[in-house]
Amino acid sequence: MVKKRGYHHGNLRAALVEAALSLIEEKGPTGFTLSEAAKRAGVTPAAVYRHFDGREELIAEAARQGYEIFADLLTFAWNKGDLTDLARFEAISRAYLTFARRYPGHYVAMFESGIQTSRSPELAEVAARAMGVMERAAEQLINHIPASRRPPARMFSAHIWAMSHGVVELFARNSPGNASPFAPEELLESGIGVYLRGLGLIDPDH
Amino acid sequence: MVKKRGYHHGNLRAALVEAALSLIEEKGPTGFTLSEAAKRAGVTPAAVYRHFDGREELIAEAARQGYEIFADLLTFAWNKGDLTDLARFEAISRAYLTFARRYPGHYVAMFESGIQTSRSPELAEVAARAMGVMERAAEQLINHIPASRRPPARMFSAHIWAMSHGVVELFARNSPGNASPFAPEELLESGIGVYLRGLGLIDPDH
DNA sequence: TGTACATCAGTGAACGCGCGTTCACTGATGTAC
DNA sequence: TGTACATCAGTGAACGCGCGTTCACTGATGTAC
Repeated sequence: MVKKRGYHHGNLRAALVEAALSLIEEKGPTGFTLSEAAKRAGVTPAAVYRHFDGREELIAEAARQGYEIFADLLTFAWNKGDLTDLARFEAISRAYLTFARRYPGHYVAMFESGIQTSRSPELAEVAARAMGVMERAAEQLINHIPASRRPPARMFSAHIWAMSHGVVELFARNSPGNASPFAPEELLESGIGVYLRGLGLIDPDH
Repeated sequence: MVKKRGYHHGNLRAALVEAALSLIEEKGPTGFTLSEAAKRAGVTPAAVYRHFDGREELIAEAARQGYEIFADLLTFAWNKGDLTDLARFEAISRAYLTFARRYPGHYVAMFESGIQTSRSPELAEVAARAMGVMERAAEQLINHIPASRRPPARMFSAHIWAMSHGVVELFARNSPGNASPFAPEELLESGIGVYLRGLGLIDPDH
């Protein structure tokens, strides 16, 4: 279904998603309304129903696109250059924060809007794809640890995800932690560094 | 219906906060409305204005009480028994998750409702008190590390906070990560364990 | 003690507002012939 | 080619709803004497 320019609005569906994203970014998931998104796209609220079943589906589409971009960014970081497994893993961690910073509307739609990834097969699938990249990176890196003291790969990636998400939520926004004297990037990189040292993946003398 | 019959309702202020908390817990910060909270307390919406300036102030009070309980729980964990600094620190980490689990309404009001701790001096003060407990615990524990390779205490506590918050948000709720095969407690304890090992605070052979 | 009065927590009606959603319609665009 | 018609994206009015907030009021409780 390729949309052609010049038919009435031309590309309303995309314009609505964009308007929704900028609204979510500015006012949080609570501040988003279908009517306001329609207004920003220069269109009547009723027009939205030509492209989406309603308010929720518009947010879900924003989240879906977010997971897609997210998965692509992580994959790109993972495939980049001729690096060690460790360096590639660290590139992925950095990509996480980069994504949250560059696509704040998507990030909020994905993680703070209350939409469930299980609400549609497409959403579940693309979310699983993104998680899959992180888990594969974790699995590959973890093989450098002797099997006897190696944690499950999914646990490893859950730890990294939790710390990354925590840093984004607490220190990269107007949250209780925003008084911290450390930049989010610094915080995340050092935190993951300590963690990887704890697993024996980084030389303790570094 | 065992209602305290004091002066009219008797204890409306507390009843409103309780109603707000249960609403936030059930429907998220978005689902909370002043009218519905009043209804649950068995009272007209207008009655709310005898006790609060409006909707926002009611949420702020819920958050304030949350920080108070939070600070008390952390302090209690910190003062408990005759433990090593390490064991006390781990008790505090566990208390974090316990708080999030036992007081989900408070937790959401504090961290997901969008209220700023800077909105009132009382709120800022009690939030600072809670953070202070965590930072003091971090400072004390970190003194076991040789000064040359010791990270700043506030960075240390920020890392722990971020991982704790991340685990709560991603794995202790209906979030994208809820498909994880690990219990939040297990995830947090193991994650912090690895991290502390990375700092040399736990013997690597353990 | 009883009575008169003051206090003030909660009522009930009303408000203006923006929300999501519906519906019959319009008119620009695409297409068959 | 031009024309007639079908398609369908977006309009504009309307809806019922619940929201937060205001206001004059009521009537139970507290208190002074």
